[in-house]
Amino acid sequence: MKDHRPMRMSRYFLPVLKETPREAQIVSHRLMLQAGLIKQASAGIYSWLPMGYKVLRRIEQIVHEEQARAGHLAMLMPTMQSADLWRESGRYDAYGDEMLRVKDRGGRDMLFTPTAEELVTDVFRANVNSYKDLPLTLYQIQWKFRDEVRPRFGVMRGREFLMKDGYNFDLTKEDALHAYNRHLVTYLRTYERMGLQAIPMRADSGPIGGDDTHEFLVLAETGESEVFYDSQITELTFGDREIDFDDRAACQAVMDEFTSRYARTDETHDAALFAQVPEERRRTARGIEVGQIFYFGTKYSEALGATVQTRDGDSVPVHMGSHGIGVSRLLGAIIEASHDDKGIIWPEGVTPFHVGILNMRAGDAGCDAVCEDLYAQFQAAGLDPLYDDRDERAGAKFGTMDMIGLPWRITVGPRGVKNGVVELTCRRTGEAEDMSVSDAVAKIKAIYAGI
RNA sequence: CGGGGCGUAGCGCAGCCUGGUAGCGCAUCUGUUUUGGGAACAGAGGGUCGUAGGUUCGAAUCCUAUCGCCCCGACCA
Repeated sequence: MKDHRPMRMSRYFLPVLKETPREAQIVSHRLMLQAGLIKQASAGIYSWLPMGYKVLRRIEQIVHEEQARAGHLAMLMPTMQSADLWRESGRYDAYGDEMLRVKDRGGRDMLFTPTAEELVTDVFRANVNSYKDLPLTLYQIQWKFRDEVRPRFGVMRGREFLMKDGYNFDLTKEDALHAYNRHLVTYLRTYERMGLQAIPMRADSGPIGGDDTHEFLVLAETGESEVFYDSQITELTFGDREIDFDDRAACQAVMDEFTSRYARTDETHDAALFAQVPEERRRTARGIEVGQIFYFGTKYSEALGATVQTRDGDSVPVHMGSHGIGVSRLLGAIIEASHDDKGIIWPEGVTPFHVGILNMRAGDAGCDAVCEDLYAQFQAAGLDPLYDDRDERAGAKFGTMDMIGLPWRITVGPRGVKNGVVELTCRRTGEAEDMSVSDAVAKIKAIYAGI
């Protein structure tokens, strides 16, 4: 988080709303508006205000780090595409009104990217001709647009959304299924680092096409999908295990482990199969989809002529899959899964600031000095504090800090300063403890050392 | 895309039925007093009432059109 610098709230732009915005129906949307993370620009389209943008970048960073770990290569493709490639794949007419179509000044058909199979396949076919260049996985994190009939739930179902979309190119189906497994592993790690439990569930392939596909769902009461699962699945965690992404058996083992229990959405639910799960382990709940992986074989490589030469000199279409993570949607999902009646509770992995420093008496020489000291020490430790130095009432400051949901808060008041202590409070549990400045700094450093 | 609702100050709302030159709370600015869970008092600024037509002596209010946003459903990452 080297791009982050400590910040004084008096100089920050944090338009916290005291009243509930009228349009927000679900808790994550309401809290994102109230905490000053986003501002609606148009139906399903949002501006990301400084603190919301910070969380968005943090989520992107985690996605990038986990993709890099698996050897997947980041790139960036355009938001505006020519219709030509989509005519070549046959999807221009198939896609429907969700695709935003426009004409440029020359009358040429253009579209705002809803997904990039065609673009990435075009990059591939122009540059890769030999089996020796495989396997290859390219991905991007880019804004997409789908002209939803009825956008709602804030960033959970916007029209414009930030998405990680990755594409694997492999010589054989077996190779491509290894890529599929590899993605499952990276996704499990990614979500866990964000403080989420996302369960892979067998899914429908929809307009992308293909047979093998899993969706990743975060359990939340406000989820859009009804889900059915074996309670054993929620006991699985990825943890610190080291995975060699070139080890097919290891990746397959993770796939088997995380998909062997019954876990399906209402789209693919099979009541007869579900009935075989012991009754005490059957669960019905709601979930938010935060990612999906597909293997679709040669659908696009055949249509677009993405072929490679084999060792025998044959020309064969490559086996492909695509893999998505709803980056902007994840903010909503995280908040749905982590909040209380006072506001957001950010997991340490994605929090916009590591710790809040709350000066109870701005202007008091003793309090100011202790706050400045904390601020400097966190900065020196590479941590990113938010210092509430405003001349506000205590209640207003506590209210703001609770609303924006920083996981740790240090309260500095005249009473404590006199006794040489500050108060460290955990946002999630509300537990508070008085301790010296150096102990508070050490404790925060220790908490973030493992994240 | 079917059904419904709403556009009045930065935010949340009243006023509209029964036309008469716009109001409340919060927020903002000034001052004083306050100060460990969203302070009190005094004062101040801020709105061509979504837009365009029409009716009328006069329209936030009535009529027509149009744009935008929201909700339910169908659809979907």
